[in-house]
Amino acid sequence: MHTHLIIMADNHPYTNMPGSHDSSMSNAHEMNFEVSDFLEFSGWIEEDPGLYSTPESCNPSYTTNEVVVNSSGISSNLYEGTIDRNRSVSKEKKEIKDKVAFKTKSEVEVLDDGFKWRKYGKKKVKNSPNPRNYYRCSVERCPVKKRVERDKEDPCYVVTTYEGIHNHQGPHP
DNA sequence: CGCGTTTGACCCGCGC
DNA sequence: GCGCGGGTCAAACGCG
Repeated sequence: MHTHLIIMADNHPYTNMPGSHDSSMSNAHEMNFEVSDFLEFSGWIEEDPGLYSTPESCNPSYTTNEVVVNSSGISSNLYEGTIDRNRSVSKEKKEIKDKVAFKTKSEVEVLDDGFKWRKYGKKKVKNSPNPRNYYRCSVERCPVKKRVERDKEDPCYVVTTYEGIHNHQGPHP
């Protein structure tokens, strides 16, 4: 079960975006993705949240009608380091990238996005009554993580944030 | 038994 | 240094 999404994310400055000019921008604005499609999507488009309230009725269990990702909510750099046995993180961090969040109107928090996830943590978020859940892709050595939390001031929305790129296709090794 | 979840402890960075 | 917030670990537990 998938739902259509209109995804806009920024993480890279405008200048780095694929086709940072009007034509491709507007095209991008009209693109629809399946969740799993998006996970493989490597381009980034700056967005104006106001533009994407596109009620899109999908299957009854959930519908996605808005995507919210912006520079204020998400930091633009993601780093990965190696962790040794003592839990200390090596100094040489290298930049990976791809971090995207989107908001989904949904009763269920974990949408089936085509990958298998294993939960590894849960935290209370300050100023929010709702906890945040942390998931990792089940595939061995796949670095992808996601976190899911219910929107603090609109509990019918769920905010999902993905980070990293799958080093494999689909849920199976 | 194998794999996923739960949950408190732990780590780390940051601001004071 | 200390406390806080966010992120992760891992032992215990649950379930097919």
